[in-house]
Amino acid sequence: MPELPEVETVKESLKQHLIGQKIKDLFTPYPKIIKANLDDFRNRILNQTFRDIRRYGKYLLFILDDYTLISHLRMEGKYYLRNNLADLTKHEHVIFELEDKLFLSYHDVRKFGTMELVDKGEENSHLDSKKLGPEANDSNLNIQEVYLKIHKANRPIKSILLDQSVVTGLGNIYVDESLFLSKIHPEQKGADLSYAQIEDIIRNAKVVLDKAVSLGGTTIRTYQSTLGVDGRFQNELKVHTRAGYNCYNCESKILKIKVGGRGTYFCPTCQVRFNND
DNA sequence: ATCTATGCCTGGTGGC
DNA sequence: TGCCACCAGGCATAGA
Repeated sequence: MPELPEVETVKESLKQHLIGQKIKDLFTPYPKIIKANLDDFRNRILNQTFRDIRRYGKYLLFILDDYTLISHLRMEGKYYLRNNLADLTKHEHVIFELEDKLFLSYHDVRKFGTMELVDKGEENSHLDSKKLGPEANDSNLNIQEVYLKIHKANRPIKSILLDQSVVTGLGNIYVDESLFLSKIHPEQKGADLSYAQIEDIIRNAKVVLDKAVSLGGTTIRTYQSTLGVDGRFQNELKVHTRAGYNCYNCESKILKIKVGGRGTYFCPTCQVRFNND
């Protein structure tokens, strides 16, 4: 599932091809991806040119002349560039016709992804309305603020880190990896954690995210970045997807449990739950 | 105010 | 082989 490193990878590869391209037409075989009135969306986006592509957390921001297209890939959304409409496959739901027989196509088997169009300059306030926290790999992240949010919460640290209003950019893969590096049990309550432990978790989250970005993200299950390029971080995973295999730090076998409804991998020896009563 | 449950979706998998 | 129940899960929303 695309998390911060995967979305960053998509952004960078799309930038190579889209900047300066004008949207000549729009096809929507499955319009529910677009979270607004379709006619209005279409009327506004036609003849707009891609000027820049940015990212905040897991959101992609396509900066056009007068609008910003905000795209979330959710579970398995991906963008393809095609040279022929005849090449389209079953799950391509929104297709932008560009110039020179080039098409930008949004592919999403589960149809969970979303697109919204806002006036240019409104993207920040639009994202503000989603109450997103700071990016988990932001070197200027205010640790004190994050500490206060985590320390007052009486839910598992795994659930807190998946909550994008605390920090944004982490998903199921990188939360598991960050907690392993921090030697914290995923079910440990936020309120149990000290300032130093939370600082350590945030530091490790940045280490994991930065390395994943540098390797083009993680390819497991169905994720591939644009143009069918695989990421390489899956070779670096310490716990995620490794249920039943030996921990790299000790002899224990990695376990898989459910935390807050999410499949969660951890080492029962390295990540011991502590009692803080 | 916090936290949990549900719905959105389809392909893959395992049981029979 | 075919059928079917179940699972994967980010986020918005409803409910406790």
